[in-house]
This record gives sequence, C-alpha cells and structure tokens, in this order.
Amino acid sequence: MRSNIDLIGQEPGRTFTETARRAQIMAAAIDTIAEVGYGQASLARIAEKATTSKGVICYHFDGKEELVREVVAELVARGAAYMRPRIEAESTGAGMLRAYVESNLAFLRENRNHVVATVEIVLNARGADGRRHFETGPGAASVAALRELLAHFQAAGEFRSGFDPLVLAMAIRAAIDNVAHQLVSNPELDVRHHARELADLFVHATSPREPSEGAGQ
Amino acid sequence: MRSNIDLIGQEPGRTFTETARRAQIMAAAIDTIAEVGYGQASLARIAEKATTSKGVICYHFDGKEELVREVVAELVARGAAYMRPRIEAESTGAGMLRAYVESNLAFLRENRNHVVATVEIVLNARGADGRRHFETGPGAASVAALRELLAHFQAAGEFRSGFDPLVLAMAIRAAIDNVAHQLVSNPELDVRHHARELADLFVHATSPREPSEGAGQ
Amino acid sequence: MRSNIDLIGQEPGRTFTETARRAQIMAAAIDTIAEVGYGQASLARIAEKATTSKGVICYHFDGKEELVREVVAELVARGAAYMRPRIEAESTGAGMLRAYVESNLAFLRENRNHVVATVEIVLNARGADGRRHFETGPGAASVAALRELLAHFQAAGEFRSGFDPLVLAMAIRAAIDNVAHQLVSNPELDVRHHARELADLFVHATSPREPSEGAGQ
Amino acid sequence: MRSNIDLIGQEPGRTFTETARRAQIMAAAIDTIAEVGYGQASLARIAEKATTSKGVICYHFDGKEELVREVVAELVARGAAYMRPRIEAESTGAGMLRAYVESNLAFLRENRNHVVATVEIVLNARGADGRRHFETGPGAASVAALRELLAHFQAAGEFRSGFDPLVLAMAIRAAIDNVAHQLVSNPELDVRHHARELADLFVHATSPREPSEGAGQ
DNA sequence: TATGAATGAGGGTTCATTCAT
DNA sequence: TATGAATGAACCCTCATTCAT
Repeated sequence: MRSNIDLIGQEPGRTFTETARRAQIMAAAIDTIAEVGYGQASLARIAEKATTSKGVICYHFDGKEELVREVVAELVARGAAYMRPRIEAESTGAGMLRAYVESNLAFLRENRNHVVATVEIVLNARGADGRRHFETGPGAASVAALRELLAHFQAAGEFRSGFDPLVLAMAIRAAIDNVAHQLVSNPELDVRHHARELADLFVHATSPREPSEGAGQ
Repeated sequence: MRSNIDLIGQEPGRTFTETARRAQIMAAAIDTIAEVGYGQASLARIAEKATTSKGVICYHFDGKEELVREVVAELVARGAAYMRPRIEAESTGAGMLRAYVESNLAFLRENRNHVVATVEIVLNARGADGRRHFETGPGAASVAALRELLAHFQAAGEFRSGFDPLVLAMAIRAAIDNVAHQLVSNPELDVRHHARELADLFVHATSPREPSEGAGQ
Repeated sequence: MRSNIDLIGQEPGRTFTETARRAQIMAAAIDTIAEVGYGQASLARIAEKATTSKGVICYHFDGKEELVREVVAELVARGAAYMRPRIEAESTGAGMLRAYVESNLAFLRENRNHVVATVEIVLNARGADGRRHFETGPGAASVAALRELLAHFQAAGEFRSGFDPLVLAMAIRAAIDNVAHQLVSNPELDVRHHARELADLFVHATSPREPSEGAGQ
Repeated sequence: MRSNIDLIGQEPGRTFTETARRAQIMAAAIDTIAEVGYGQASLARIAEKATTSKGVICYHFDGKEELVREVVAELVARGAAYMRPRIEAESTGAGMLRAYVESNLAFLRENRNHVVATVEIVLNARGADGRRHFETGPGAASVAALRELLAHFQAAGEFRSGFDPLVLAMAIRAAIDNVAHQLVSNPELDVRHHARELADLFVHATSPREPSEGAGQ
C-alpha cells in the first residue's frame, strides 16, 4: 500500500530532485506511521521503507519533527482543498453538515494512509517535555471552523437551539478521526457506510424538530 | 495530582506488601502517562515518580506491558462497577443512554488521571511489530456492550430505526474518550458541561421522531 | 599510564560499587582525554579504555557533561589540598609566590594525566551554543585567588607597586597551564626545571628593586 | 564582526575568482571558529556563515584540515609582517622584548577574530588519532624565534643571566595567547592594558639588576 | 524478597567527505 | 567549474530488560 504524494509543481526554493525526494520520503513516513504507529516509526524504519538511510532523511528534512510537520501540513492543505468545494456546493445547514462528514470520510477513503498517519501524528507527537506538538482540542483550526459552521446555522434557525456548537464540533471530529484510527487494525472497515451513518447521526442530532424522549427524563 | 489506587482487598496469591507496592507503582505509572503521554512514559520516569528504580518495577510487574495491562484492567473494572448501577437504574432507552454518557464522564471527573492514562495506553500501546495491544474498534468489549444496549432499544422501538448501532456505539465512545484526551492539554475543560451536552446530543440523534431535514439532502 | 583516582572514602549516598565504578570510569576518561584531547575523547573511546560500554558510563554519570565536570571538580579539590599547606607554610610574598608555582607544578608532575585532562577540558568544553562550560578568565576562582595573594603583598610593599595583580595572575596561570598543555606532545618535558624557572621568573617580575632598563624605553 | 582577509595579490596557479572564493570561505571559518570554538565549528556552520554549502568548501579546500591550515598560515605571515619591523626598530633587548609583546597584542587588537581563531585551532586541532596538527611547544617556530632573541641579549648581558630562554619564551607566548583566548568569553577585555602590563612584566623579569628576595628563600 | 548494576540495541542527529551531474 | 545530493560512520543518550547479590 503505497502512498501517493504528488506535489503539484515544485515548492519554491527547491530543486526538482529535492522536491521529488522529499515526496518520496514523506510517502515512506506516511506508510510507516500508518502501519506501525507513530511511536514505532523510527527514522530507521522510515528510511528502510524509502530504501535510503537515516542520513538522507535528515539531510532533506532537518529532523524528524519537520518531516512529521510536513506530512501533517500537506494533508491539511489537501483535505481542505478536497472538502471545501463540496461543502460550499450546499446551501442548507443540514446539507453542509452532511457534506462535511461525507467529504471528509471520502477523502479518508481516497487517502487512507495519509489520513491515518496524520491522526496518529496529531494524537501522539509530543516534545521531550510531554507537551503535544499539535492542537486537537477547542483551539484547533479544524474544530474552530466546524464550530463556526454549526453556530451559524444554529443562529439562523436551521439547527435546533440549545446545543453547544463547540462540544458538537469536537464530537464530530472525534467520530471522524476515530474511523481513521480504526482503519489501522480493521482495514476492511466500510468507510462509505460509516460516512453515511455518521452524517445521518449528526443531522438528526441537530434537527430542530423536538424529539419525544419518552417518560425517562 | 496523585492517583488513588486503592485495590479493594488483596489480590490472590500476593502478600500485603506486594499488593501495596504494585498499587504504588501503578499510581506512579498512571500519573506519569497522564502527564507526559504514553510514548514519553518510560520506566525510568515512572520509577522516578514512584521514588524507586526500574528494577523494582520489573521485579513486580514482569515488564512494562504487564504494568500497563494492569492499569487498564483496573480501570475497566472500576469503570464498570461505577457505571453499571447507574445505567441499570434507568428503565427507558433514552434514560440508559443518557446515564451511560453521564456516568462515564462523571467517572472521568472523579478519576481523571486514571482515565486519561488508560485512553493514552489503549490508543497508543503497540508491540515492536506495530500491532496494537488493545482493541478499541468494533470488537472491543466496551463498544460491543454499548452496541447491544442501542440495538436492544432500537428493536424495542424506543430508538429510531435506521441507524447502525455499531457505528453509533463507536461514535459515542470516540466522543467520550476524546474528552479524556483533551483533558491532557486542557485541564480546565468543563467535563460536566460536556457530559450534559453529549448526552443531549446522542439522545437527540436516536430519538424516533422523524426530523425535517430541509430541502438539502 | 593509568590514572589513579583513589577517592578517600565513599561519597555520600553512593554504594561502594558505585563509587568504585565512577572512579574507574573517571580514570579512563582522564587518560583518554589526556592522550587524544577533549574533542576526540568520545564516550565510546572512554568506554573502551574502561573496558565497558557507553551505556555503563551513562548509567553512572548521566551524561558526558557530568563525567567531565566531575573530573574537573575532583582535580580542583585535590590540587587545592596539595597546594594550600605548601603555600601557607611560607611567610613572605616571594616565598608564597614561589611555593604557588612550584607546588602547582609538583602537583602536575604527580598527577600528570589528571591535570592535562583538566586543562584540556577547561579550555575546550563548550555547549552546543559555543559558550564555554568553564571559566578560565578574570572571573575564574583560581585566578581570583592568585590575584588576591599578589594584591595583598603588593599592598604590603613586598612586591613592587605598579603592576596589575589581575594581569599577572592571568599570566602566571597561563604559563603554568601551558606546561600541562605541552606535556601532551612532549612527555619528556622537564617539569621540575620549568617549575624552578617559572618561579624565578615571576619572583623577579614582582621584585620591588627597581631594575635599570637601559636606554630603550 | 566580519573578518577581513585581503590576500595581497593572487596566489600562484589560482584564478582571481578562485582566490576570492577561498578568501571568503576563510573569513567565514575565522569568524565561526572565533565565535563558537574550534570543536563546534563544523563545515556546515562555516558554510552557513559563508552562505554556501559544505560541498563548495570541500571543492575549494580539499578538506577541513587544509582550510584550517591555510587560516593559520595566513595569520602567521601577516603577524610576522606586522611585528618584525616594529621589533627591529628597537636597538636594546628590553626595547625589543617590549616591542614584541606590544606589537603582538596590537596585532591581536586589529585582527581579533583571526588571532582568536588561530589560537583556537592551534591549541585544539588534532587528527583522528589524537595527535596535534600544530606544534606550540619548544619546537614551534614562534617560540624558537623568541627564544633566540632572549638568548641573544642574555649573552650580550642586557638581560640577567640565569634564566632559561626557552622557558621564558614559552611563558611569554602562553601569556600572550591567553589574552586572545580570553577574548572569546570576554570581549570587553582591555587588550591595550594587558599589552602594557605584560610588557612591563617581562621586562622586569629579565632585568639584570639583582632583586632582593627578602628572607624567605 | 528486593535492588543496584549492567546490558546492548536502538533512538535521532551531525559529521567530513565523495560523487554525479 | 561548481554544486546539490548522498553517504555511512560516529556522536551522545535512553530504552526495557536481566542478572548477581
């Protein structure tokens, strides 16, 4: 399962060879991390998969941290490029929410290892002091953007009032990322099915019609 | 923030001091993992927090893996003991679902480090070959039990038909575990608020009343 | 040429074995540094000379820096213990100055490698940022103490007035350390001869009798 | 603080650009070594300061060793050219000795980094086997020349008899080089003051008038 | 039973140098 | 001629584990 990192054009200030090599190493890193997890993905293992040496990696990336940061940045950019038009094609809140979930998981389906690796990195990468390198919580950009969307349509009356858009945004992201996470141990997992189900789920959860809760509560 | 591992009674075949020592080491492991993450929680760091040496840990636990397995097992047992009566006190599906979410997060509130550490372990612990040590997906016991509950009340008509109980169970677990995960970088996070919100969220999502989705999809 | 590190008694909080091992490793470090210089004295080389592994060194010393710091500290303590009584046995300024130089070089003669290694370390050890780890200049303790002595007898009239005690102290230390430095490439160098000559030299330089300088300046 | 390497004329067998390139690289090497020390001055760091790459350096200099040798050679030549006329302008022994010390330190004042770097190199540069690349002891040319001067005027009776010219020469060189060495950590050090003081010092030390040493020795 | 000591593999990174273009 | 790319050894250090006492 080879990852496909085809950078469109060269990055500025880099030679052609350099760009290609970086892409190749990133692909090796992605596959390694997706397969054995962030903690087990040593430079040696990555180098082996790229059929090079650790030295080469450090030559091109000045350290593991930059390599990993680059993998994440690449994915974030590509993910946004993939999802945004699909979301903006919708006009209603429910449509956009559904498009968000489904396009995200469609992107996952088409970029399995890259997404899986990124989730691994983001959840696990920490400095020597134990502090995380990537933000995933309330302050994270992805959560903030989703929260914005939810809050907008809640204010517009398309979503039921009464839920906290931040909590919901975090829950949605957690549910989506979890699918990627599960993909590691369960490669057969039906991502398309999960996409539809999760979209339904959160559309229902935000639907303005007051549900009857039974006598219980 | 010291973790409190008071094992109820002695474990079979262990002396009193042995049991106490194990509890002390487990507490140190929990606090260390909760603070710096699984990957950075070396035996040395754990030993330091326990004011012992690595040798002692390996003597009592025959390896890091067993220590970590024990931490998880302990938590699972305690978590179940805490949550089960609170869930079973309810009679309706919505009540039970709400109780599940809220008691789980209440338990988190009262056992912060232990839960946080367990989530860290379960998500990250892998063997040298990269295979996970703990199952978190469809096959995991926690997911299976929750799926059972959801399926039961769906069949009984208390929950709307049409959702896949497995997908929902996984989403719920992901959302809950995510709260624990966030707690690491974000100790001020209002767990009680998240509990109420998430309970509402999933109750709405399972409500049988058909919501109107607008024109979108 | 084996260095002799016989620590008198155990250091507090250390077992007998530990103390012995540290001494052995320090001896190996001293000999290695004295022979190949600070820059070439890798842990691997030191370990080889100690017939152990790098791991053992790091177990006992938590890093190369501490090992090296310890080597210096040990020498400073021993050097002071050796020199002080010999200096204090004198009553005149010239006597003390001569005793300073001669006892220092006598100590060098009897602790060749240790002194040589220390000079190497002090002159060369730097952090990653390029800053020196040890002070050798005006602020260094050794220079300050010597300056004190010179200033005292200058004020008392035993030394000629008109010289800057700090500059002289630095020159004396440089001349002495230089002997140690030369010893590396010239093991046959007659330290005793240098001792006498340097003592004469600085005694003359501080003598109160006004010398006639000829027409020149 | 940029070093100024203006090679007088082109070196034989080298194009103009080649010569200029070498000068630029040497200047970068000098500044780097002066700032961070010989041990920390890797080709990478030097290349960075010269805004080139390591490859370029190795192309022009066939190894680090030659680069460093060139830096030293350049300085020795310039230093001699600076000092010789100033020394030869004097006629007395004391005058020449004073001129030696003062012109050397004046040269240091005007070529700070180059001198500092050279001292760093000469004291530290060693091969993989630990053998020094540069001689600084009795056999070194600089020491030999100074010894010659001292011996000459001692024989002529201008300096007191009874001191070993070699030991004194080494002491003088050590004292002077030490000033350069201190300049690294202590850029504010008053070189002019040290020059005057050291000149006085050694003039006194060589003065023929027998000083009275007090009762002590 | 309990622990200090040792192990040796592997971690990421930097190094001076060589090579293909 | 000039340089970006690659090399692979060596750097210091940390790791989980085992062993002798």
